[in-house]
Amino acid sequence: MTTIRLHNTATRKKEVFVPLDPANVRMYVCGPTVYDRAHLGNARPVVVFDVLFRVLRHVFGAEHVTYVRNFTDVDDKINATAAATGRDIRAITDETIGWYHADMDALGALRPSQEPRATDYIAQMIAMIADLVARGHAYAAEGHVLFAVESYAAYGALSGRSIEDMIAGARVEVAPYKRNPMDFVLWKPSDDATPGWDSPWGRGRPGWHIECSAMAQELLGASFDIHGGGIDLQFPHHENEIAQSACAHPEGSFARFWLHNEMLLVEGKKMSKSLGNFFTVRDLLDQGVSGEVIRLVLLGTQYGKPMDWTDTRRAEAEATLYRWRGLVTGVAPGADPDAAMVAALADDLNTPLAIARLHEMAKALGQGGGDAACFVASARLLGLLDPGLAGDRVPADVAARIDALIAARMAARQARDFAQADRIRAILTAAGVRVADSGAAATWEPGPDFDAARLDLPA
RNA sequence: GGCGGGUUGGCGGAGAGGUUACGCAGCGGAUUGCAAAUCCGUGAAGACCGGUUCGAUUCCGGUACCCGCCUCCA
Repeated sequence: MTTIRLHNTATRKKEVFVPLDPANVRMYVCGPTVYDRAHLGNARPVVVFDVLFRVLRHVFGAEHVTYVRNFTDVDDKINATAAATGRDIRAITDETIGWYHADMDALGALRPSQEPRATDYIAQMIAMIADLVARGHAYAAEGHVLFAVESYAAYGALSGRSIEDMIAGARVEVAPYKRNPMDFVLWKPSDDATPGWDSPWGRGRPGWHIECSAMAQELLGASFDIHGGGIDLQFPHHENEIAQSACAHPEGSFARFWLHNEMLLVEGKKMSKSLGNFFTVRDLLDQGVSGEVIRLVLLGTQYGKPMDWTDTRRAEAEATLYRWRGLVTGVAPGADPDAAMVAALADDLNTPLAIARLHEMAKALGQGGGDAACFVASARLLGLLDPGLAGDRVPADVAARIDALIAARMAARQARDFAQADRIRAILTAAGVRVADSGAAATWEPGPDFDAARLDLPA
């Protein structure tokens, strides 16, 4: 069996991954707060952990892996959006979840095994909070319930900082009812205009971190294998999750492996909501950048390193996929992916090395050798060269018109009327259609700047 | 200030204490009505200063610079 090694943030080391139960490998990844379109930075963990999901399925069997990714549909940002627009909260979150699915599907990400919504687990959150209070790890104060960080000796272990260090940073919310400035909210009161649920502490709503602890416990148990997310969640989100879960379920180990992807940069700066330097996955798709291209670019950097999105890389990925698809038209995937590529992925998801291996295989194919079926199977393990990702960006009637122009041009070429052939090419090129001659045949595909409207220019 | 990550050829980006990464771009060639694609060949690196070693880009220490977290964030 393939040996998987993963860099565990909790130990800061690369460790051999041995699941608690090989018949049920369990992974939890923090999903989106659903109040807006996913930006490209949000897409990185989705694609990264999708690859891990695929690798785990490959190694342990598809039916032996459970992947949970939550939707946070209770949050003050959502409340703010609702208040600002007058729209119903459920309508906002339902719509946003629909967008999220559509956009992540376009990136070729498999749907997780389960996608729980926080609002369906309020009862479990309240139960966990009550349990933490009973165990002396949390206390109620002025309608709030707070987690007492000093009650958990290992607090700060994940992010490598002590409570004293954190307080020295001193940018925590000052609240008189906190016993320690680092204590964080498990439950907070809601006024009449704010969504709330009845609880032993009055009508209120959960704090940010408790949902993941409650849902992971409910769906994966007190001990599971992998917890993933962006490195910016390491503190405080994951630190707090650990504190809650470890104290509520001391019998369990919570997540054994913590995996964190580094940030996505734009012009060298982190893409983030607060900086406002973000664009959405939908923006790119609407510009004609296929989800598969986005995916290949995202996988071009190992997940543990920051990656810069650039237009150059987008163009390179486009050219690469064009060539690869041309090599394997009509080829069905073989039974097994390339061993060297699997080894690269098993070594802490070294996707750049895996892609390099694909390049080598493609080169062999271009030279007339190689194993096309194995190449396709290998690419599929990365979620690439999937028929569903090819993208039909050209409506059938437009495609028919292009086909007619291609045929007319072919006729002109065969009549050696090259002036006419070039005129037709110019029309197609102007509309962003790439035309490629190969002997007696010609193929075409929409380029990134494809615009059907310009096909109507006079010949 | 505390904690963490990084610095590889023109660009992107890996592995390995000693032997070609890989891709893009460039250059030379093949092919081509034109163009694209494709194929062949090819130059180019390891921030800086020390140390360990027969030998370091790879290990250790220091310096500089960059980035992230400590506040909603993937």
